[in-house]
Amino acid sequence: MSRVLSAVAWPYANGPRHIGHVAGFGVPSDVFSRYMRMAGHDVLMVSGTDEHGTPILVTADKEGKTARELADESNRVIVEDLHGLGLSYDLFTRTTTGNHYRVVQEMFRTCLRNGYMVEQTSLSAISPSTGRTLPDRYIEGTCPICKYADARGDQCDNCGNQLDPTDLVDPRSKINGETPQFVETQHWFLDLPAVADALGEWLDGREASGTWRPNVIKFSQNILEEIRPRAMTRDIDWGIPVPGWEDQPTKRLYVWFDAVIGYLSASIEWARRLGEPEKWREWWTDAEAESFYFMGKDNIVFHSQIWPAELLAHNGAGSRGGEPGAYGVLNLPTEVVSSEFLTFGDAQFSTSRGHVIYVRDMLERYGPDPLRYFICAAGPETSDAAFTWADFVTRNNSELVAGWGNLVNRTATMVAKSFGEIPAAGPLEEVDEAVLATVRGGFESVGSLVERHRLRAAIAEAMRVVGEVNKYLTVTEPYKMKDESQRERLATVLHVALQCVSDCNTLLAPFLPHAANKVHAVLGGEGELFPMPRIEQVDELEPDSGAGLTSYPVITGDYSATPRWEPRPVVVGTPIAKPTPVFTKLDPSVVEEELARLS
RNA sequence: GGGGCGGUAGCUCAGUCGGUCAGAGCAGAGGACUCAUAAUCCUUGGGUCGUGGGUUCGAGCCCCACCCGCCCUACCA
Repeated sequence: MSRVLSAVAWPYANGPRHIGHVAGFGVPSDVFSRYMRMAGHDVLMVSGTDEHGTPILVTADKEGKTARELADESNRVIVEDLHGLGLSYDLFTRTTTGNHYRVVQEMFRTCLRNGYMVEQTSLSAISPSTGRTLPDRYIEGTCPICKYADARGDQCDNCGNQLDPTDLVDPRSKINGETPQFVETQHWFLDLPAVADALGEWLDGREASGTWRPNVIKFSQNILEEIRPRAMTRDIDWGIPVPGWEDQPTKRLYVWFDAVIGYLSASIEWARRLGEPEKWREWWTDAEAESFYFMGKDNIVFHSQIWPAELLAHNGAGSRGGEPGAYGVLNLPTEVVSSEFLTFGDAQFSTSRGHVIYVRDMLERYGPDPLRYFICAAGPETSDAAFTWADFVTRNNSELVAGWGNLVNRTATMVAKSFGEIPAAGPLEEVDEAVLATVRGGFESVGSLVERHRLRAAIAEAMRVVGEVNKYLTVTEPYKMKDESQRERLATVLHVALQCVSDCNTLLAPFLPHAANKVHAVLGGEGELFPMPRIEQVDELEPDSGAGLTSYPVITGDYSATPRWEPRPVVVGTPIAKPTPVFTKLDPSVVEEELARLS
């Protein structure tokens, strides 16, 4: 039994999330967390919505809302979507809470005191009308090299040369077309070179563990070579105030400085709401505790460089030395688990072009588990993977429905017809022992794959076991045992089959928790065997410290009753009624319907 | 431009230390069966493992070059 922190990437609150997002961080982290709880670990799974930064301001302006309003709306939608998917967060909160503000400011002060925050002046683009920092991404102009008219501030798409926004001829804001001003501005920079050696050591150690995906560790080591100080403040009026710069309300902490601290602040908030305000330390300052960070590949740099750098600076563990702050020596990530991208057909998801599938729509039309199944079985685990509606329907119909759902259905139907309850088994034959051993073996084989974040292989292995049980029924032919003289053998086979179905259901529960509870009911069980998260409206803990929240929805849950990752004997005599199908077969026409929605 | 990943049967992909590694699932074909959401079970198909070199007794797996696709390139979350 060990402490496991599941640190799940924070969805950005500038609109609803599409299925590519939850394929990257959501489903993989939940499968892992559910499994680890079943395996007996003490899991703390935290996340929340990331609500600061320029894009929210831009979107809010465009939609005629305040940033606060947009963040509130997006937060609610995202909370509902993630809850609908059954993601079992201990706490899913947000970055505009007073608790988060205070933790971030404490982190900043400690990094500053330890000497890892250095003040520098740099030339940066400002939007004259708002006074806000204009990120390079939002600046366009004519390329000074090839004269391409729509070069970006960071690079010319036409000639490929790297640019600085100040190089552009006739620069203009992509947001409103105005000409940006380039002004000298002061900011706090995180002295990344001062922690570079410590980062390198940490990464080498992680590489030696052999657990990280090769591309993640390589990429992380590569970006270490060109490490430079990085600004942690911005000229912006939406964000966390900079300690010591209270007299400069237009300067705030950079969104990424605060967002990654969310893992810590959410853990603290969870402990406070639990009434045991120090309990978070068990996951953060105990050297034995492990932490797993889940995200899409675009976030690797923030989790393998920026966040560990902040932790090292806070711990006083860089070349400038220092003392840990009030939180003590905080653990660096055990593993950065990054997914690649889920593409939609042969192109990336694109909200602006309408080339997108929202989580909400998916849940409404098909429910959570078919999507969870698809993501686990065919998701972007180690390379980009394509979602197509045709593939989705095929996976659902031929694997979920025909493979697993049908096994549940045929077994329960036979038991209901012949006995009406779970029969006692007579003497076991070799074929019975064999199938039971196969299913028992699944706990080891599936479990070790999930532990290594190999969900595609894990769910395939679970489905292979399901296939073995289907084969068992074909071989033993219980449906032919109509004579009274075969009654005992019939009872034995159906008992064994039911036991296998029950255990397969346990094997599949981390992947398909909703279905697992339905199957549990089909097998005569009551209530929710596999605990599900709930949405709860909570009061802001520190209304005076944050961004004006008074109450907000969180995802939380009590997962203490999670069943163990092991076979669980079925109870003889449990009534079994004729079942209704657990999974729904999809008509192939949904492919056409869905494609038609896009246009 | 720099860095990374990938290019294996019609489709989606496995292939850890180089030597039963040429595989799985789906689709297709044939057969069996009928308890089940026309589900299930069995059999089957042969793809010069992107291209061209090289190392080796032996290479999808190592090296070099090239072609193609994708991602990242840091104040875009």
